[in-house]
Amino acid sequence: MNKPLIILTGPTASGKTELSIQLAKRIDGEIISADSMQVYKKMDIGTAKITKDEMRGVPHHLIDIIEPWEEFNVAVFKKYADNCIDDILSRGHIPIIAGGTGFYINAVLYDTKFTEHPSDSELRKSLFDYAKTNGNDALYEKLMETDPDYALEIHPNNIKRAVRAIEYYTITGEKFSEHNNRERKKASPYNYAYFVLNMDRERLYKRIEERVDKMISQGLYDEVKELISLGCNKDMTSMKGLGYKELIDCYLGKVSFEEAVNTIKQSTRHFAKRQLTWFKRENNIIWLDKDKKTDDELLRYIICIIKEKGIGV
RNA sequence: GCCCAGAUAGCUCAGUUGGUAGAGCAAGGGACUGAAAAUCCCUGUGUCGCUGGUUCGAUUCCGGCUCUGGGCA
Repeated sequence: MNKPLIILTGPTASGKTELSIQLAKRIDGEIISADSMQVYKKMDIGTAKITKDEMRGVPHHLIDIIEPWEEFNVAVFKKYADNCIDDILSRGHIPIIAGGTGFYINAVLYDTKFTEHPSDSELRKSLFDYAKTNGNDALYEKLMETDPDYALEIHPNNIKRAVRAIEYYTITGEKFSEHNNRERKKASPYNYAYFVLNMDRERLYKRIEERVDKMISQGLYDEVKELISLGCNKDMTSMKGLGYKELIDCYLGKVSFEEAVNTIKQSTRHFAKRQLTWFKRENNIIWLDKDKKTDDELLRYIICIIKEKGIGV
């Protein structure tokens, strides 16, 4: 029998945190956060991190696990998450993945195998420089020579992907496209139910704007200034988070406070859209329509489905 | 009240020497396997303010009207 796993996600500001708590309480679950920003300590307001009180006794994992200046990525997440799942199951509880980073969810759900090789930052830098001085097309040509299959999959302007593919080949000797094809074919080792919250777009956007305003009134700018005083800067992955990068620009005098706030709202809307695109493409998604059902009704629906699937009964 | 400048895509504006129009942003769609809150791609029909006139033909020229700026009283 495959291991049970519940996934509860949705675009930012769709209300997944609250619903995940209710679900965990009902089925004796523990929550694994799949959120690329909530992993960082000291970043509470801007990531809408759940508070101790809000957890209401439900164990949460992979929140506040590293410092903002430390490196983090999918491969690290995957390793931690796997351990968490085993722990939770050994305690006789049900693992619930909650969080909006589809890429992370995918890695766990399909048990993506990441190589042990760490990334080569020097190689990356030299490849980026190469693109900068010779043009994106020149880098693309390089990729065409090492891995034409992958080159055809991406756009020549997507230098981040091109760099990664060349790096992968250089480090492992295997083509990136081969790795991807192998991993994509895999079926999930879990007996899972994958729920995605959604609601009317306009309503979602309104909630996003309200949430950004709330973050500002809660002191997001002070949080950002504190991070800056600790040495955080825009090159760090953590500081690429929504709300952080814009307010750093404001701090540096590049934009006004008002402009920064508007940009945060805007970028968050774009982000929500990208999240939805990701989920739409996923297989076996069970959509939860917040326009048509109350949280109580959704909860009953979720429980009905996981019983049907034999998860946690 | 008079003078001047505007009125074109959701917004800011460009343009048509008269043959019914196009950029940026917004918005929508998509990709994604070690930065993913990242990165990248695709998508532009709108009574060209209203109304007369000139013209084969007006959003474009002319008149009137309405509205919005700015100036003078």
